[in-house]
Amino acid sequence: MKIYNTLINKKEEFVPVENGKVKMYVCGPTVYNYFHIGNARPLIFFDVVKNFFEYIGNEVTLVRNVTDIDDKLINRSLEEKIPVSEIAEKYTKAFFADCKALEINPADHHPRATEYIGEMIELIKQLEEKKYAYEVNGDVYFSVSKVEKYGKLSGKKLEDLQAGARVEANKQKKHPADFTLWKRAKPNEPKWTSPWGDGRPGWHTECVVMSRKLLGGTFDIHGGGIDLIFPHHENEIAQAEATNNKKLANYWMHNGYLNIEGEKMSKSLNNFFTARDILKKYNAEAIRFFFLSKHYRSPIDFNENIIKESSQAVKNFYNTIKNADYLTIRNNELEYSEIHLKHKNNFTTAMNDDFNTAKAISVLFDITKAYNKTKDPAFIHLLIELGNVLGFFLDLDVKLSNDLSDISSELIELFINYRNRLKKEKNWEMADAIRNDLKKMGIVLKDTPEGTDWSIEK
RNA sequence: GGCGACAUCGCCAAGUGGUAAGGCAAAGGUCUGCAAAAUCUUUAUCCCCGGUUCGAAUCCGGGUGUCGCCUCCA
Repeated sequence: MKIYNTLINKKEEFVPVENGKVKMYVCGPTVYNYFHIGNARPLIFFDVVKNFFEYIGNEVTLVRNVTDIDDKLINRSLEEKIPVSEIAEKYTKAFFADCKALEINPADHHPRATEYIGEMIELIKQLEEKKYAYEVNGDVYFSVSKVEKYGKLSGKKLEDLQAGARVEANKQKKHPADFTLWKRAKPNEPKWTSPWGDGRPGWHTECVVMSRKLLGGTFDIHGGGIDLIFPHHENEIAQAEATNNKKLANYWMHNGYLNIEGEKMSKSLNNFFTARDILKKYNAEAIRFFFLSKHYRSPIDFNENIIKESSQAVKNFYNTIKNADYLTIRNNELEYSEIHLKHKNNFTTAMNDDFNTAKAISVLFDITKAYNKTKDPAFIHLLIELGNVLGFFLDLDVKLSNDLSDISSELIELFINYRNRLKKEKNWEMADAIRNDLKKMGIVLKDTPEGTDWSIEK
């Protein structure tokens, strides 16, 4: 298995710290708003990473933190005029609800920053003792100049950072790139007591503390969006290595950005979409297909057209699964023969190469085609098995059953019976009218040699 | 100013030295009252110029274009 490691900017063979176990930490949401469609990318991608590691026989521990104290929450609290703790509660709930709607598996741990304040203070104290941190008027900063290789993840040099056009005008700092470890509380802001006075921890400290606590000194994979490389992950490394002289993580994986019709998503451009907005129009699998059809490190462009195409592609998988009558063949004992194993191997080979999900999906299409040609149900089993690894075709019991009350089902059957009589009388006009009207309600009829099938489509 | 990524059919996209996967869309055939589904068939020499090589979309150099990071951000 090869993984592209941001630390060395190339692919390398993945070797876990402990054989058969994979420990990963992915930076989760700051709960100050509903998360947007761009945030969905790392959620979906690392969901697949975890699935695949498990599929090939590893025990995986995934940590996805929740940042529930931060300037952004404080600002939001002022806007919505409710306490910070309620903002956090509201959007944490929304986060989990939206993840569920997107069919993203929960992580193994969802630590919240506010539950680890004590440990963060301990870490900052350690940094202070080792002279990596200094306090000015109740604020504590990390001194980046003390770190020999500061910038090794992002490939930045301190000189270059200083030469940058936009330098923070904070005269308290010894170096412009020094970052906040502890921030003094202003009146009415949430606060915790510390050796430096009342305040709150800086964002970069929480991930170090929580990953260390839940995953140990050096864990396998640290993931997140490409924009977190600098300064967030760089600063995590600086703190972690300053305190225990161990690598924080061996592999750093970063997903590319999502753009909206070629432009960065932002509220000012009025092209800001929350995941829940998109979910109103398109289903979770269409969104998942959209993301996974492109390599995770590349930037991806979101627009109405492309999500429709994804939606259609997923629908075509379901056509095959429905035609195969999956729910009745699912428990059949079937063995894979050479041809099935060849497809399976193509799939794992693609995934083993730095999670080439686009290629893996193409294997799913190959299998679909093979089924349609041969009607061999083992292909359907394989399709579902591999699809599940990518997070497709989950909860088929629900998705494949026509979820209506019995009476409604009977009514539809009634319409179908009348329509069949009209068809016998060759009254095509009326027969088509019934089909069209039902379609408008989302009920789709399909005439087959065995009779008329119907299904609910969104 | 510094650092980096990307440019493949109408759209999306895989491919990292051996002669262009796949999806969506489109067109035509089979099937069908029609439609849907399925199935068969058709559609590119890889931004430009130069170089390395027996051989390059793939490596090197130079252009052009798009985007990102350097500030909170997935």
